[in-house]
Amino acid sequence: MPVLLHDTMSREMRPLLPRRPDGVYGMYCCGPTVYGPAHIGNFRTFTIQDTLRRTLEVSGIHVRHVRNITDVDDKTIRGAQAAGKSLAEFTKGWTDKFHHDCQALELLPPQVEPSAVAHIPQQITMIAALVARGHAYVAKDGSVYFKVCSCPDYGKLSHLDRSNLSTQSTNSAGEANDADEYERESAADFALWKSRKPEDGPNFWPSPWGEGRPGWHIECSAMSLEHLGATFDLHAGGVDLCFPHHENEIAQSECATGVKGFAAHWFHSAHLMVEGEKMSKSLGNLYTLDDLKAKGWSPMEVRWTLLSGHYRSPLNFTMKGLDDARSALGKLERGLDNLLTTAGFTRAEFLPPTTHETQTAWGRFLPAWEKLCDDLNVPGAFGEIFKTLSNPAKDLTAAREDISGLAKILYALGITPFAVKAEVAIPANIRELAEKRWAAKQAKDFQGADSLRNQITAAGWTMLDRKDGYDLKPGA
RNA sequence: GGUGCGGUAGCCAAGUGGUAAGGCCGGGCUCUGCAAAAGCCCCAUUCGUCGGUUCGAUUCCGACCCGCACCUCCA
Repeated sequence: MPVLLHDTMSREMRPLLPRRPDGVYGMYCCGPTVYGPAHIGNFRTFTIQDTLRRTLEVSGIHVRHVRNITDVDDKTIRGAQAAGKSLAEFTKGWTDKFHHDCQALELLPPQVEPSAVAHIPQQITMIAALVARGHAYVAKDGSVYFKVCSCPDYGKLSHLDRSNLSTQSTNSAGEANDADEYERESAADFALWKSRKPEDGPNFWPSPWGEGRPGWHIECSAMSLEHLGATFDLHAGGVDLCFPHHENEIAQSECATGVKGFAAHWFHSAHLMVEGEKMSKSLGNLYTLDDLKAKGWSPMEVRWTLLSGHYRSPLNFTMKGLDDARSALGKLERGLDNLLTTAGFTRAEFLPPTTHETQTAWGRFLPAWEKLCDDLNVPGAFGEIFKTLSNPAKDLTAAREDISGLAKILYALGITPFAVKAEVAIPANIRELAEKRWAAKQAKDFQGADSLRNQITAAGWTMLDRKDGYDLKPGA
């Protein structure tokens, strides 16, 4: 069953199938700018991209996933200087942090993770090609700009009106867009190479146009060409990148290589809201994974929450949503436990699928898989999973088929049940009260047991009795 | 103003030309010394508003209202 996905450029639902003869599906995702910790909005996009990649893999497609690291731009340079570190040292730290968070969120590592700094020669080569072909010009200060009017179909991705663009010299805030705007022939033109400025410090590279550094947009064009070729299957990013970043990438790449059809499919995911408001530093709602961990949420609960809405709709991220996710994950685990019992398996035997051959059983989870294949409908798939789980499997054989299907679905979603919960240290005094209460209960001293329960509750803990013992958890 | 997305129960959120998935919360019951957990059951005559097409529309068409995003910092 092919995976169907909405394409931004054609605005159509299209099947995702490898175009290359070797069957490899090339997927390029705009990665993070490593000047600080990524926030959950960034991770919504990366989690959705990861889910698409996993879904393609389960459908039997061999994916080559490329996600770049932007390690040179205004923010990284400024950050490095503020931290008193070299650019490389500064971005290495934040890249490591990003990888750590990705791992916690079960994001599969891309096959290739190119760095912009490591691809400066390729960027220079591409800029030189653009200059040679008349698509770029060198300004007096040694900066190089892309000549938007030289690209007749500029705007085809975002469907923007070109005449409107060329007259626009201020942004929505009414500010001039660039200090060097007078260097440009047209306000719509954008920088390919930025000439060296004093504030860049030691961060400049030689080029045929003098010392400087690459513009932001050219990075992705050069890296996708290097690792996927002049045309490839899918390009992904957040909606905000649609214009101008992706539009510029198309123009640069197609004009530099002379090959039309840069990316066959454009995949954009909607933004994340927090508690009903746009995320911003001033509102103080720019959560990182660490912020949420500190509030007691597990990365898996965060992943579930990030996936709980369709990728093309804005998602309102709330603490209530995390709470819902926790309950839902618990329900999933209980349902899976039932299935494993019927199948005669232990939890340890529930493993992610190592191969994703389409002929292996889906059991009753085929409808859930069909949802996922239909424009990556994750909420729909969640619904189907729970609907199926609410009915017991008929027998051992049926349960085993179900488990095969569910394992593949959960792999595609990147949901790992039975994750080890964070062990909360129980204070000795609480432990002591609990022991006393348990003893009192065994002795049928219910008055004493109730009194001890009250003390435990007052101390901020909850004692949960089982037949053969008890559990303690923080909170009322 | 331009472009795009969306308005479905208390909250989150799928979906369909034939009479509304699922999750959370809430309510009831069972179990339980109590409490919790768990299990079972219940929980939208209705899908922003108004028209149109139709035997039938939440689903198609039109208008309108409202919300959101992007329009050269942004996942």
